[in-house]
Amino acid sequence: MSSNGGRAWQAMTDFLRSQKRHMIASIGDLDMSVQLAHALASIPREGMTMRALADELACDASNATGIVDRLEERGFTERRVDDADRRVKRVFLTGAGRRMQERVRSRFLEPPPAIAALSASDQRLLREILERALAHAEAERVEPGA
Amino acid sequence: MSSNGGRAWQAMTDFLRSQKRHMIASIGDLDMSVQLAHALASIPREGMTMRALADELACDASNATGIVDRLEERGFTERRVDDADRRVKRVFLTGAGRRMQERVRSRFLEPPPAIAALSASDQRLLREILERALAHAEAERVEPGA
DNA sequence: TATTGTTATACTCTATAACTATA
DNA sequence: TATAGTTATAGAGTATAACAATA
Repeated sequence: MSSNGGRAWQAMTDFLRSQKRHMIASIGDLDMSVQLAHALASIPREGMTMRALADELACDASNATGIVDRLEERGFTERRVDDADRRVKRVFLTGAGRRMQERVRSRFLEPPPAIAALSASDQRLLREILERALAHAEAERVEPGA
Repeated sequence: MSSNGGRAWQAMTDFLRSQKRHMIASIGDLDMSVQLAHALASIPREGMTMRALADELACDASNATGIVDRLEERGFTERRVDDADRRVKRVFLTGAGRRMQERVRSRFLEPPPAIAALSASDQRLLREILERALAHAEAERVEPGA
């Protein structure tokens, strides 16, 4: 028999795949792909370097270049060279970018019907357990060799 | 303040994104993309129509054509025209396809470290709650207008 | 007419390799 | 030499529209 952890993991990936339509529909009127919306949602108000964005999105640096190019085309971000290290470029949100980020983040908080249909205690437990799992994932990233 | 459901949903998508590297690594030696592996894992032993596969993957029929083309190139599937309705093609696993499907399915059951690090009761609860959510998602698909 | 599946086309997403500029 | 970022290139993944075959 499979472990609870393994089956929980499979159920999570299965569930996310079943919600593909919900995810696309939730931002459907914003003229953005899900990936672009996630990237936009990841950029902090203080800006971040291209390198940090690529790490955050777990993608190649050349991919991050293309993503930020598309955000820039839409007027949501701008790049500025770092004064201290002129190799580095930081990505900042424009005014339109900040407004779109707020809309995207609120859309990402809209739970699909299959989550809303869970009992109140299931919803609370699910949130608590997933936040613990997220904390473990975060800890791994900080100290990958521990 | 946001609802538990909304935060649970956001934690789930955040967690899945944090596990992108794990998902790619888990099937890294099988010479398949994650999407192709999921498609292969979805095909039952009795075969399924192209239309049913497109529905299962929540993608356009033309996309399903390309996916099955790539599975066929690798020798994992074959198409056969349905005798009863000659418009329909069913996709079947070959011997190699069945063997690869077993390998892929077992890889998908390997939980990432951040799940394995949860307590035994958290892992069990997570599995139980996600399976209930999956049941709700399944019910929606059967009766979308209820 | 409606449905199944494919083809033609185009755009996004993604990575590898080669390159520029800077450190 | 090493790092940050871009460009060139190529392939996978995706959808829309037009099409052929069949119902």
